[in-house]
Amino acid sequence: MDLDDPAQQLPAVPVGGAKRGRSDIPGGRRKQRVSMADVARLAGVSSQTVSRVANGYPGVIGTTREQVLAAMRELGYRPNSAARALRYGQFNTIGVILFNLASTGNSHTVEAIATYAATEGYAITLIPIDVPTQDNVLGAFTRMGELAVDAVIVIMEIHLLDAGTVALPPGVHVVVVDSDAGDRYSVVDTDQAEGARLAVRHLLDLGHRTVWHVTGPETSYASQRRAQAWRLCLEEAGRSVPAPLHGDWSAESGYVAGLALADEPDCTAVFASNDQMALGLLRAFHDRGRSVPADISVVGFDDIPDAACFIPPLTTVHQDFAEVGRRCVQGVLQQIREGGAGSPGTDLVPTRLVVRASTAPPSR
Amino acid sequence: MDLDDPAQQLPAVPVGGAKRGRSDIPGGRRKQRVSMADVARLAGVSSQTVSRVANGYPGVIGTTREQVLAAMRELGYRPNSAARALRYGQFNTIGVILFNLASTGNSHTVEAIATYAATEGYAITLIPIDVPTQDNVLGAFTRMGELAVDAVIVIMEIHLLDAGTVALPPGVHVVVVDSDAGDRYSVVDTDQAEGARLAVRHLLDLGHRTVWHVTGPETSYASQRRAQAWRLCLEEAGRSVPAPLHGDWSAESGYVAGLALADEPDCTAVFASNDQMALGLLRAFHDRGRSVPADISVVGFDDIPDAACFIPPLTTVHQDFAEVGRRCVQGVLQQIREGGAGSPGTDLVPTRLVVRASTAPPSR
DNA sequence: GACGACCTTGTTTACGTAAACATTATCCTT
DNA sequence: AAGGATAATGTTTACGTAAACAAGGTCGTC
Repeated sequence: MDLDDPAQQLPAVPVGGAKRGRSDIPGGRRKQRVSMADVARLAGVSSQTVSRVANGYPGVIGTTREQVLAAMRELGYRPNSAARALRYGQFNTIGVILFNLASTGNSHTVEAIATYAATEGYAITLIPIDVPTQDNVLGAFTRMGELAVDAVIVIMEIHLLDAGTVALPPGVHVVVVDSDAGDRYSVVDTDQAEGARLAVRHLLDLGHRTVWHVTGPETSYASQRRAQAWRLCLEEAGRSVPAPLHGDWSAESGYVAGLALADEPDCTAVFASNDQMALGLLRAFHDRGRSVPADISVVGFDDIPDAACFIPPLTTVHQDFAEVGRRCVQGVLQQIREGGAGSPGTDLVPTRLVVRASTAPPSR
Repeated sequence: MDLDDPAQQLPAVPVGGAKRGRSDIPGGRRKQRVSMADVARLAGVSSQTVSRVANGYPGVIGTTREQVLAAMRELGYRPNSAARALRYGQFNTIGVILFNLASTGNSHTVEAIATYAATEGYAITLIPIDVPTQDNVLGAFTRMGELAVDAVIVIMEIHLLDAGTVALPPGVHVVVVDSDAGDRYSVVDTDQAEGARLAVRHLLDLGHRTVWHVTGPETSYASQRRAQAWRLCLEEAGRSVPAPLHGDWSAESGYVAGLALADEPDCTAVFASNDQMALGLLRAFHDRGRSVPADISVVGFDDIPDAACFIPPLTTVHQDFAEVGRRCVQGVLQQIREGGAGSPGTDLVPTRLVVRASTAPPSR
């Protein structure tokens, strides 16, 4: 209790000056964080005892514990996680690097990650990359390295990573989503190929001679995988493979593709690489007077909630974003707990086909 | 900070064997962290000199600086933000509490917040609340208090907060989005009332006798404001006010509302409280053979990217989510820098009407 | 040539927490 | 009742960083 060391005298005027312009605002001296030492002083115990109470250790007698708790309440004590992190060397925080939060899939995945991480006692730190240049990606990793995170989940078109010049800092636990870097990192992803196969097979089974395809942006690994599976599936069935049309995920690009497809007399079935582009297709076909599904069948990918209210309601491939998020968190937590890097490999989350009203047998 | 940050050059580290290497210390914890002391030892200087180099302070002679930088590179030094935070008393992190990340508006807002915060050197820590009970909200604030965040942005239906039992911990810088707590907190929000007025006036100006309305969930403040403004606008124009229909933001609920409205012979114009529900309306009217906009005009709210590809393309109220996010960050940063609590008040971000093809003069 | 101004680098210290170790109080056993 | 085991609490220290202060060195000026 003889805390008459110089530290005790600081509360009066905390080194007025320096750069940070805080300090004596009449309204609040609250910027002074309450530390364990403050609680200890009020409770008449050592700060170590406060620590024990705070962490629920046994070996603190009831009366003492009560005093400490009372002092905590009175002062409004909150543990300082910076000090805690410094002490323990970990932060209970997972960093998430991603390119585009506003996209349907990513926001769902992030939400699932955040929710599941929360149940495990981890918080999420978000670092967005506005433009996916190598510099920006590198900068994000640098920031993550400096930031207090125990692990990193990367959600993005990962070609940049694969280029080799951009590597994750060694010693950082990492799980990657939407990537083919499975040979080097632990990867979690929707089973894009299976999903695309489901879509194509569904259309072929309905009797369509072949299936046209509208891709996502070339830089997208997911788009590539879907396109690849589409092609393979057609080839396996011995069907002709029409030249794919290229979109950029937006409904607008789907509309443009749709206008082109509407002029193809042979085209009776289209598989769009996501639901937004499928929406564009529907509008284009509507504008050109081609009826869906009577004249042309359309299948999307993602199963966004709106898809059920498209005109007509869209047949699409359902992605389980929540499961992807969960497995990401599980993956990094396992790495953290085991202390090693994640074993490379790809963990595929299954998809399922949701049949609605945009598909039907061809009319001839 | 410095663009010539040595840390950026380190990725050349051989990753090859890293993954097998686990922790080479048997049973020991991974503690690989390179500290300033390590760098100092290698460079043959004091750790303070390393600190000066790392922070770009002047007063370090060229040769010494070079030695230090070389040592940093060799060891792969990264500053430890926990220690930094402990030292400075701040983390350069903004906490974001939100209820539903996957909703269109929120994900855009969060992305804008994260992006803008990044340019200011702040990272974002996300705490989602899966079910908005008072307990969960309180828990989130507690977690935030323990996490070392410098400020908090709250994005949610904020009625719970207003209930009084849930209050933000005093002394935390906070900005609230989508709330009417402007008398107590600093609030940033889209100008819901103006947006709704734009929508209603547009329809009245086209010649519609009155405008029907599909609301969002009752718990949503934004929905309430839009409904309120809709009602007021009609009353001011001396028009009759039809009973509003209640949705829950989902396209499905809009569809249900649309089926009901399709049977109202007087109904020639509908204002939906968001674009998703407007989509549901479009489908319902299509299913019932009521042509949009010939028979019924529809206006939405949000201007999601897909709205331009609805059938027909949707007239809607554009929200500037990026601006909302920017002002949130500006608000908390100002509080952090000035050290005070934010001045209560509401900062409204303007909207604008985007006229597309879902509105037209009434046919009779 | 001596003194001081200035420039560069080193040393001490504090930030808040908690493990490791040290000390005192308490109770049980023989 | 002495001895020792055990329980309760206190003291020291380290975590990584950087401000404050101290010390050594260089140079210019008179």
